[in-house]
Amino acid sequence: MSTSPTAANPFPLEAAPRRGLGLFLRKIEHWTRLDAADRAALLGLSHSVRHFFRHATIVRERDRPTHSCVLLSGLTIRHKLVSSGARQIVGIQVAGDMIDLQNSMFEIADHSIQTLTTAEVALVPRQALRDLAASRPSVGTAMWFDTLLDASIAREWIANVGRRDARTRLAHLLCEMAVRFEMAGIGRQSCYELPMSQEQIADALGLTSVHVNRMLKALEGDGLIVRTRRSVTIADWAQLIRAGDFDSTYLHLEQRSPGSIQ
Amino acid sequence: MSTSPTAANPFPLEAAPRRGLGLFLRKIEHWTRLDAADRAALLGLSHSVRHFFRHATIVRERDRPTHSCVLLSGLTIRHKLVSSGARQIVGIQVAGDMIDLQNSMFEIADHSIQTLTTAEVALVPRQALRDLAASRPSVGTAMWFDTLLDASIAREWIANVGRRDARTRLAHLLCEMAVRFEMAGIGRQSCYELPMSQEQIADALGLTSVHVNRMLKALEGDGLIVRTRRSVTIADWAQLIRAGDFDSTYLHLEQRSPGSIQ
DNA sequence: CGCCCATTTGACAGCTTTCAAATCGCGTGG
DNA sequence: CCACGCGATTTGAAAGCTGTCAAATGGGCG
Repeated sequence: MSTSPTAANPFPLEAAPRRGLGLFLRKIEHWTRLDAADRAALLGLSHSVRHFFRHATIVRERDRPTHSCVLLSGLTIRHKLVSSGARQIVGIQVAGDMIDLQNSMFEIADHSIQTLTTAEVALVPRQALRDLAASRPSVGTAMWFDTLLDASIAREWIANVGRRDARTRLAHLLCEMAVRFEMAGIGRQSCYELPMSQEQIADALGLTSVHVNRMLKALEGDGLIVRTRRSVTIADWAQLIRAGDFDSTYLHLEQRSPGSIQ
Repeated sequence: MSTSPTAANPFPLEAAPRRGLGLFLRKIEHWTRLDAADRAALLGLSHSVRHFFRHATIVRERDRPTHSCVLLSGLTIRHKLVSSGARQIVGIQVAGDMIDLQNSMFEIADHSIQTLTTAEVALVPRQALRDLAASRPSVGTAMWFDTLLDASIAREWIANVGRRDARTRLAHLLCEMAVRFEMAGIGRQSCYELPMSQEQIADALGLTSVHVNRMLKALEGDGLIVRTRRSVTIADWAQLIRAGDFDSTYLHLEQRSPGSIQ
């Protein structure tokens, strides 16, 4: 994995995969500075690890969650249902992401969380997380940053669904997942497994599965990607980025500036 | 203003408008408990107040902001541009909201912020805010909650734009603004001023202004709202809520549970 | 009174959905 | 090893919601 941008790999990231909550630590240390005690407190957070099957529901809308979860491996989605019965996926989480901070801090879950693949999840009691934020403010700030990033991605999704046509939306999603997988240290950027059915992709993009199918074929026909089952190979990064109107600013890959956080 | 739900006013909130940063304090105390020292520290935050004209740009995408802002009065929007030149409004802020926490914590702004009306803004130096979060963890947690709410609203918008038809989207926005104005203590819920042109509403909903016009007329024709210039009177709350598939769970109006936060 | 911008209206085009039906992929069982 | 079954993917044709383009109308301000 290279550490400087190239045409083939415009969004490199140092490789430093870790186990357990360390994945989450690695992620938040990208923007915030933590000292040894902070790290120890985070890694020492009491938690239990639970395994979920594919398509399992981790949190259901309107639940009153008692734990916050960190995704250790696998892929999950957040989704909402609207009255017509249609479903909208409002976010995708990869290993190292907090998957229901959103829900666990408030009383009532405003969306559901499901696994796309088998997944390992670290369950942290709500109160333990809040206590940690209180006792180690730097960690609290770091988790806050994580929430800010989540919100930033959500805003980009609003723009994606609201103002881009189907082909562009799809290309944008493919770019985002490539970069996020790379950030999380899963798979290479130019070729990755996207364990989503076309119907799930459609639910993430506000389209129908039929149309997603057509657009996937269009992107493939234009030589931007190559598909074999559910693995995606990006054949032409520059073109796909252009096709997807993709600008990674919203992912805030920028390194923390020296001294930006105590 | 009543304090218990009624058919005409399903989302009451105790009235306690305050001046300056107190508005923000009032908002975040809805979910988190702050002690006197916390409050004093927040209210004592060094800041300057700046006035903006209508349609002024407060933060521009790709800026490197040096301050975080709290909106003291007026209305602002966040928006993004896509390559086709179209604009998507990804959020609306009312008095008491932090309007560019999102931008100011990261290095590079991922969206722009503009005023819809003349607006008063409290500018807080980035570092002061971070120092506050470090020295008063409860305040840090409270601001984190604010970000979580913002993210929750963004997710609802994704669902709104992605999976609801034009009429429903519009009704949903009208419901949301009614509740948020009421939460913020601005105007009554059943009748409020929405200082947005139909083009701006369109940009918020991922529609065209022409179609927004048609849908506004449809809602009015069906007797759900009455319009006079840009003020909206909700003639039939129950029906509008149904038409907009509106469920206020995502606004997390639930009061903090006793002892939920130290 | 007149200009300018926002709103309104109508006709038409187009992107996406809908509805089926056919095909494919793959795990299961014979 | 091959047949079967079931869900996912593909494909085609037609309908529909929303967008586009233009022109008319309306309202506020100088």
